[in-house]
Amino acid sequence: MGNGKTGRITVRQIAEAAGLTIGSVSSVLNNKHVERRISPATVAKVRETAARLGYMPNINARRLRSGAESLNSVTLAVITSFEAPLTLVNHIIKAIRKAVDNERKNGSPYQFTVTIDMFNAGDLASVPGLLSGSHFNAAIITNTTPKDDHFLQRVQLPYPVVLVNRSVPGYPHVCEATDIGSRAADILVDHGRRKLAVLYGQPVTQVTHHRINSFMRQVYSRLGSTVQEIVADTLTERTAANAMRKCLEADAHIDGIYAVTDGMAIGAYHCIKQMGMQIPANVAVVGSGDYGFPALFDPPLATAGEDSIQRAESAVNLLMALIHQREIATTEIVTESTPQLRESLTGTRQPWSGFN
Amino acid sequence: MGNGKTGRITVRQIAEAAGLTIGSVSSVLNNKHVERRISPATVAKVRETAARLGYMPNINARRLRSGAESLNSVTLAVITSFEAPLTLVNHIIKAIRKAVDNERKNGSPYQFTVTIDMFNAGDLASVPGLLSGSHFNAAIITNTTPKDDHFLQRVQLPYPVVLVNRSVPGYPHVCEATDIGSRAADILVDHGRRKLAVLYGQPVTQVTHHRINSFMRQVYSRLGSTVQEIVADTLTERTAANAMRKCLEADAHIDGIYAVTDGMAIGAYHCIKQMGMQIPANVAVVGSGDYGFPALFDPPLATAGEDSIQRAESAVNLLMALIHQREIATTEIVTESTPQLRESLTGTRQPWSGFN
DNA sequence: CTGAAAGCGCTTACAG
DNA sequence: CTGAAAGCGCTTACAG
Repeated sequence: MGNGKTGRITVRQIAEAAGLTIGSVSSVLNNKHVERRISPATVAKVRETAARLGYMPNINARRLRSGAESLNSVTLAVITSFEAPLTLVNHIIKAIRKAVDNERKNGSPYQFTVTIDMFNAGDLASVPGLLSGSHFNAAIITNTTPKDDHFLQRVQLPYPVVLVNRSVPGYPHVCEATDIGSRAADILVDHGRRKLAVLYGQPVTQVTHHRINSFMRQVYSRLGSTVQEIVADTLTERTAANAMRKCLEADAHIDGIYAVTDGMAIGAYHCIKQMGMQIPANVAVVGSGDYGFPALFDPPLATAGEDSIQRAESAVNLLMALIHQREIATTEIVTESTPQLRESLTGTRQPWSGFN
Repeated sequence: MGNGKTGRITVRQIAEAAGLTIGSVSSVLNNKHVERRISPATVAKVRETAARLGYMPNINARRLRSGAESLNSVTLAVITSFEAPLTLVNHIIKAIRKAVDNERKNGSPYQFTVTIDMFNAGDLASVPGLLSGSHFNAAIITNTTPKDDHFLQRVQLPYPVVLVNRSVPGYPHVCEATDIGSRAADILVDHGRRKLAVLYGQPVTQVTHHRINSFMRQVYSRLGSTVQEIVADTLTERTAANAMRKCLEADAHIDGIYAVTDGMAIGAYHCIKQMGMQIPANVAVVGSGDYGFPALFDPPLATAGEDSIQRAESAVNLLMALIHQREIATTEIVTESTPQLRESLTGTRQPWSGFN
């Protein structure tokens, strides 16, 4: 079986095996046998042969052939590293869905298809169709590692691309401010914390690098002291909790922590509570608000600023503008946000503040 | 501009507008102008014309033409309601990624593409290609409403499909046990709770219906008493918190709650704490463990059983088996799980129990 | 350096 | 009831 090249069965091979023409085969396969008045015997033979040979239609050929629909079709890819939490990706998918609904309401001629491509951290280059543009018409790329960023810088992608929370020369992008970390430092210091630590996981991405650095710089500038670095092996909550525990067991004097991602913050919360300490009485915790959902935390997590949802929407809007070749004020967007002083820092309960 | 049917520009139209052949246009558009030794003037003209006309390549045609790759390509769709939390979808996507990696390692000839299709609750029928099979080769469908389930029952989809947590005659599916709710009832009653409530959101899906019903039946069977129903307007955490508040303000005697989804449980936690009550001292909470991530909760959430990840993996494995026409023991899988007695029920702290 | 042509796999009029 | 043929948009040998 097979066509000699890949083993994939085609309608032509079914037709040959069944002693029919491809037109009849196709009609049966599309359940058009009634209107085409195909004989029951032929229908049965086609179905049996297709099943026996393990026929799987070529979607690209089908869509190409189905005229108008095919012409309208635009494929958007969301490309993310497999290791990263899917929270940000969820925001992007929801933002796409929203934008696509808008397009339809405004009479856009396009029919959008959304695909998800995940790559192993550092292996962005392996995403099918990335260089050739043969798999999608436009892409949002996020959660890349420095190696991936470097790869992007060397190549040029032949379709509209928007990076989220990554800045690479030549690519439109939507990023948070690079001094988010310094705001975390400010609010911790302003609330009387003096022995500060930063909790982050590996690998350190571009955005976490900025968070960490601006935090450390600002702490030094405000207090003249250095920051203890607590480094988790991976980006998971579990390793964050483990790293925290090791640190707190060795040095109980830390009174304020900046957890550079909300995943890290969950680990920190878990560990601090398990060790019988109080947030913020013993240790204040400030996060980055990247999950966009403070109600997950008890006490509600103070953040250096929350803009994940806004960032996702900006990125999608920018991509749509690029696709439609609309006038664009800037292709380098920085989302703004202000620190959220919640109970994990202030100790003051704010009723019903957990939902945004 | 346009081809007169949909307005979509093709290489042919670029060629006409630029006074060239489509071969030259295609070569430039694919950055093959160096090896094809196209003159710089032609390159510039093609690029200018393509940009001016707003050319967007037809991905289906591209993939079809790119021979071998196209032949191998299999498109998997994850189809979910827009309203549902994306947590379960995340598990499915991760499970697909895992399965696809395995396929590759085992020398599968297929190259998989994953698409996400979201529909408004009740409007599954509007998913492009759902009936014709023109958009994907196989699908996992989840988070459907009863209306969607009814629609599925009336039609027949011409490709392999696996439903997750929905049972519709004629479709392979992977579901949790239908008596999960009774286990929640058992552990609450076993821990001395007598005034029980169930918290759920709308719309009530097939699986939540079973959770609610088996909970209420079992409570009646164990205690002879009825269950107070707390109904949130939607499936969001916020409306869950609001519904909880209204209920607790009216009747402070409830001492045990079954939150049928983890989203509902987050809302319940938030409300209970905001009202100054203790979990479980005043109110015990039991969830369904559908987020698959108890570390999100403080105190750790007791559940009637956790199997979201396992369910996602079973569903993907079943779909892969259907695609490959492997021998299948059963197409109706029920995932098993046992209740997790955590602090939100027992009040007993179990160190480092939050991560699974 | 460029043009004319074949053909990817499929569906659908159309002719019998 | 069935067969032969056109053609979706694209890429890529091939001939000049």
